[in-house]
Amino acid sequence: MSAASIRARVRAEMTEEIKETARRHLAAEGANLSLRAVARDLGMVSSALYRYFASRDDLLTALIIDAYNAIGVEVERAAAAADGTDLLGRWLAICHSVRDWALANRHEYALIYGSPVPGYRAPADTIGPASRVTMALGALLRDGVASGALCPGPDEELPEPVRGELRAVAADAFPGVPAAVLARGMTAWLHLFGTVSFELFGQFNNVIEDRRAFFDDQVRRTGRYLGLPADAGPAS
Amino acid sequence: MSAASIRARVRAEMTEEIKETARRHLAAEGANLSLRAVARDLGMVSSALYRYFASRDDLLTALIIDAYNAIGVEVERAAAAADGTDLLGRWLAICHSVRDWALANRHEYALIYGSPVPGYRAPADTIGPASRVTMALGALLRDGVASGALCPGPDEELPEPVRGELRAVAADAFPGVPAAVLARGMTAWLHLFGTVSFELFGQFNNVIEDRRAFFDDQVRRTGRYLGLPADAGPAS
DNA sequence: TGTACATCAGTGAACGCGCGTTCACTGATGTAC
DNA sequence: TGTACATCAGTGAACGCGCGTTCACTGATGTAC
Repeated sequence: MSAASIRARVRAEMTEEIKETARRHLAAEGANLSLRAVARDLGMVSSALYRYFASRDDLLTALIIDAYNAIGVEVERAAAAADGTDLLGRWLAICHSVRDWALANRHEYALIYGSPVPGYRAPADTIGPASRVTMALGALLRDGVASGALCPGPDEELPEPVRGELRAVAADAFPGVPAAVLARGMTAWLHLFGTVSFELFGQFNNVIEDRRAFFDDQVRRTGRYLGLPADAGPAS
Repeated sequence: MSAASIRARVRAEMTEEIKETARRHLAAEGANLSLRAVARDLGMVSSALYRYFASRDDLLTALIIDAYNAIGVEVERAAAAADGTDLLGRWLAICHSVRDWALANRHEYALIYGSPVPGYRAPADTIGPASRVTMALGALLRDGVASGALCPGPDEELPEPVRGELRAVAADAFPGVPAAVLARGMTAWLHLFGTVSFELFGQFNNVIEDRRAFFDDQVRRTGRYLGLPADAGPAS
């Protein structure tokens, strides 16, 4: 290995170490991420971080992209591991993988799905990674439609502006999925993230205790609402 | 009016003025609310605020309570204004009032339904105001059950830990509502807030443009899922 | 293989700013006799 | 009705701390001949 590539590798490792420390700080302080505190933790002087990130916002952006990719990988893995013919099981696996990742990485979840960080504007690089979870859901809808399990209700159910927009979205990202099925999918998708967010953000405190069981029941409901066959799901 | 009560009234007005200024700052800076900036805006010295609020957290708490009450009032008004026999219409009215209030008061919405403010722990006084919206939904479920529109699926659908917990919740806050109906209601409720949060927090950017129409379609879906009669809803 | 030079990570001081909270104080407004 | 006193809103200085970012620098590591 050439000397140059050793240097590159050390640099990459240091970059990773900075991000890991920043993630830990995110957990302690929420999105009020402090460059100086991160540097302190690493035993460096704060200005040294500028060798790796041009600004605090750049570091935040890197964390956001990493978070989208991390949850994306998790969801893709869960979807791939599910029995190909058991669409409800796949839906449940996707949902639980979102929740599990969110619980294990609460502050990264808040970073990407919570209230926007004040003063921070996400650059375009975040769009790709952000769509991985959506794509996994899209594949499920596609397979459901292809297998005939998801029968599209008549398109007429959708009022016009919505139908047109959903058709455009489907054409972009979910080829072959009728607008009405996509609308149903978005209901399930919004419910999924609403539930995870409410659990994480404390809205279930003193109301729901067995949150995993509650969540499982809830997403089984939306799975049935979607039209996925209700039997043969794996035990919760 | 006695001199003392004049003083009390001036004090109440000043307190209100501080909160209003703080709300404006919330809009500009998110939850990073700065006492000094609020004082500056009011032409006061920062220490003067301590005559009105014992600390920054106290001011935040007051804003949170106000926000819960404000959205609660809005939802109660919308529910009361709806035709008593048109349950789907009432559901839609409730949903739109949540969304309208959230859009008009984005940062107060984020304060109560978004990621928790780092370092802030909500005191118990927030619980009462926080439940007003839930209560409006509970009343809808109760009326639906009483009118026979919401027929409870057999309780057996619910796995045990969930059924027990929902029964306890129903006994507390939704008397007469079977656990299975409550579970369905929570699906709709979680979807509602998930949808509003995603719209506000930017997840619909470049995806959905006519957001009101999309929202209306979505909550009509959950209204139908709840079992509310689909006809006679007011035009969107 | 050895030397001159370029690259680059990390330092340390500084700039200019922000913050929440405390404290002794002034002066106006209210209260009691 | 007038006067002595108490209450209370708001001041201004200070404490002790934090922050992001820039800049000239040192010294080690790598590169080219």
